[in-house]
Amino acid sequence: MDISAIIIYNIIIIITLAILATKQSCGTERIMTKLVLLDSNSLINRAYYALPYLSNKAGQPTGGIFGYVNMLMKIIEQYQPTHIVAVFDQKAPTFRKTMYEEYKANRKGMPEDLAKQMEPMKEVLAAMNIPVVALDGYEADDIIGTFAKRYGVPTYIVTGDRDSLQLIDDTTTVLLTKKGITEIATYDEAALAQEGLVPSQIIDLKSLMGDSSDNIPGVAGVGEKTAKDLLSKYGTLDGVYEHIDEIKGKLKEKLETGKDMAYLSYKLATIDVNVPIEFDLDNAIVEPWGEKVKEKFRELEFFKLITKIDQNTIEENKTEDVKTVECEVVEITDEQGLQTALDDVKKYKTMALSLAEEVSLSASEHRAYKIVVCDNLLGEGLGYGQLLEHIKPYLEDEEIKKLLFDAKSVMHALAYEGVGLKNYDDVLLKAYLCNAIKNYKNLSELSDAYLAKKSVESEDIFALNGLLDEEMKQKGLDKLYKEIELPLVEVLFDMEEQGFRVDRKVLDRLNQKFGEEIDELSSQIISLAGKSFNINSTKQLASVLFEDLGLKGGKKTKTGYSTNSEVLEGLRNAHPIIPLILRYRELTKLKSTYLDGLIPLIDSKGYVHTVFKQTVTATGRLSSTEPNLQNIPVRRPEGKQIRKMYIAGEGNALVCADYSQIELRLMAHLSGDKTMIDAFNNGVDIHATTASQVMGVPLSKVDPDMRRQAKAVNFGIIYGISDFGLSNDLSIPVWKARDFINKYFEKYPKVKKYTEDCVSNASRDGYITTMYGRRRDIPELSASNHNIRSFGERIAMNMPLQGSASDIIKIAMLRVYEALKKEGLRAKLIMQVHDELIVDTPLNEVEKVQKLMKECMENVCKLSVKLEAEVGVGENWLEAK
DNA sequence: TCAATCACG
DNA sequence: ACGTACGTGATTGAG
Repeated sequence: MDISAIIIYNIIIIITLAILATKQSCGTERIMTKLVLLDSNSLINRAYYALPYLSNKAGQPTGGIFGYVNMLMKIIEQYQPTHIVAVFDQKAPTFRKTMYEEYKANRKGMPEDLAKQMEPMKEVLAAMNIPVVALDGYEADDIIGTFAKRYGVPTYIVTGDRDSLQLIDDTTTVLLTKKGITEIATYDEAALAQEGLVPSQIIDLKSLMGDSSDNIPGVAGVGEKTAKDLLSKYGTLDGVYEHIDEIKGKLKEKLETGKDMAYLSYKLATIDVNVPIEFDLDNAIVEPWGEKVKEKFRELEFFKLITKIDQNTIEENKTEDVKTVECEVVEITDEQGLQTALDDVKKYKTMALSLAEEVSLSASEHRAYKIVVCDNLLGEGLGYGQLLEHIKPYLEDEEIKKLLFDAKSVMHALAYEGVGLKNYDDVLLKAYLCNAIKNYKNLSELSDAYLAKKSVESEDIFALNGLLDEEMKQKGLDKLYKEIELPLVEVLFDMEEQGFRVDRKVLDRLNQKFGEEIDELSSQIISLAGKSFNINSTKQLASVLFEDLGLKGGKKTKTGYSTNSEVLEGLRNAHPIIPLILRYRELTKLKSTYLDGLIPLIDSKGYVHTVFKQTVTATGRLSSTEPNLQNIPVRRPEGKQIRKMYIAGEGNALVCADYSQIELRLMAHLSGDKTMIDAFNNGVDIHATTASQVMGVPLSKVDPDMRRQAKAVNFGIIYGISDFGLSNDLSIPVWKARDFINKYFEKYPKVKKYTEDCVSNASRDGYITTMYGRRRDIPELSASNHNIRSFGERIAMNMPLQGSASDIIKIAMLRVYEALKKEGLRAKLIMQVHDELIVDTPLNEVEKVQKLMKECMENVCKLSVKLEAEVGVGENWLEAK
């Protein structure tokens, strides 16, 4: 083959490919019409009966509309129609309706609560730009049939009525709602054939068996089975009567008597596909739902559906943004390049910055500067220090807004180089407030979720920031962000940087002491067991206890026998090895986690610097890591020793203040229960009071065990009470726990009401909020699994308490931080443990700080019960508490 | 990486 | 009939 031949050959291939490509693109770009016809009366009717009674605050019943809209959203999601028409029956009498009245009187009028929903339903559809079609003298069925046959486009009829199955053909599919409205069965010719029928036979079938819901009489005494049998033999109604002589006995009689009825039914069941109605299909083109729809939903209080629309919008935006925003990426390797970037920043007064794997900076979403950072002097690019030196004035400039992901960690990175940070926004924090149950670990995860792209260029932060601002506004979170969470970043940063001083001597002494005892215990355990094994391995331990030693262990299982302390405690007296194991467990836990684990985290000055996570918990609490200083032991004597290691700074004391019963107080306030409010305002022992109330004895007769039980009930209330949970905790029968709960709710009726309201509101909305508007979605509430749903209910009861308490202590932290600063004190806030704050305080400031903390904490907000904070001072954490 | 355990509020 | 208390993080062993 010579060269020209090769060229020609290649040209041919290219041309062929080009033609194929053109065809391909034509094929995919031509929009396939997909028409959805909604049998609206049928659907809203089904929805009305399928759902419990729903109404909005104004008393407008909404159940039917809710079900209809829900189903519509499902259809849109699943079938992505290009056109939708909502068809309604018209009130005016029709030929078929007149006949109804003649032959069947059992048609109940539409219930008033349903009738009241028809107009609003049409308004909702109008807001969705879905045309509402109805015609005097015709039923929805007829119009639907006419449209289905007229346009010849792929058509989906959505209905709860089997009547419409007769309309099925090669372009028409029927989506039949089942079991209320939650499920949809798809019927096409094949699906119908499975039932042994062709579409036209639906009419024959109905004329024989009738349909009480549609008031079609049929032949008396002929049901579905007989009717199907007949049709399988004779094909049609006419066929049946043509061969009437072949039929014997009672059935023949019935058919003969019912012949008129059968033919009348045939007319009734036949859908008119030639309705004289003008309709331009272009009017039915699907349009995205806008603010109008949301407004309607707000009116009807379909908050869950608003969230759903927003999520869909966000998803749509994903692809749009990827396509529409064009971004130029400029690589920066020297100071001159950096200067052009900073000129941009100066111009836009904004700077998005990402310090992840790559350093990326942008001033608008149209241009990102990727900065090549070199870690040695020889490499090409800017040095890290050199870079920050140049950016520093902009980072510290109050006038320039910095857009960041995880501002606190950026702040640490900058502080390390002596650079400050002013005027920043944090997209991670915003994303957390919008969706507290998600955990975005880095910028690419977040941009993947919102923008459907994984690149981590800083310009993405602009788009994210915009979307999140909008979402926060819609979810009412802007104030929480601006006034609590964002300002808290600096406070937490400062606490982390400050650190908590550790007494190394105490640590080493304890480590030695625990180590010696552990050694002794382990050798005793091994000798009692009669063989060497790893006591830390639950698997091996279980086998030693329950097989070798033959202890009656079957108590608990999951992936084997449980050996947790609850089980072991129950076996304490069963074998001398058990108490040793319990002691071993206790000491190894303390040693490995709180002593050995701590050592590598202590800095050169003897301080540990925890990292507070502001965006991980679902309730709004902080969490603490590396080390976790929020779970330092305190309950048992050995643990208390560990607490002694945490000490005040040189020449300082620790001032510690904790809220007393904040969650129960919030329950009293939020529920408005008089008895509980009074109890708190009279300053009584709340657990003892509860014991006296629930057990019906005078306060003076409450013994410690009764108090203990009442305390457990109070905790149960906070956690979202369940009889099983309480019975487990108190080791009492479920019925007794049930009885406690009932008594409790009798004495605190508003608490009962409140918990119920939490659950019903959350079920309605799909989320629940705290006093300050913090929000937690509870998808568990719509689970079909009972356990999961119950879990959702407990979350709904717990979140307003735990979450509001978190809001309150966060505000207290801001106030304490500000007050210390304003008073010019050297004392520093260093710790928060959910309801407790610790300030490392120079001795001469102790008194002031005590007062200041109590003031700040108790006056966060005015509730119907007093917020009380108990303050203590000491040179170590144990003493101060 | 997951399950079990246990430390805290 | 179902089978769990709410919220975290660190360590360990096992797959």
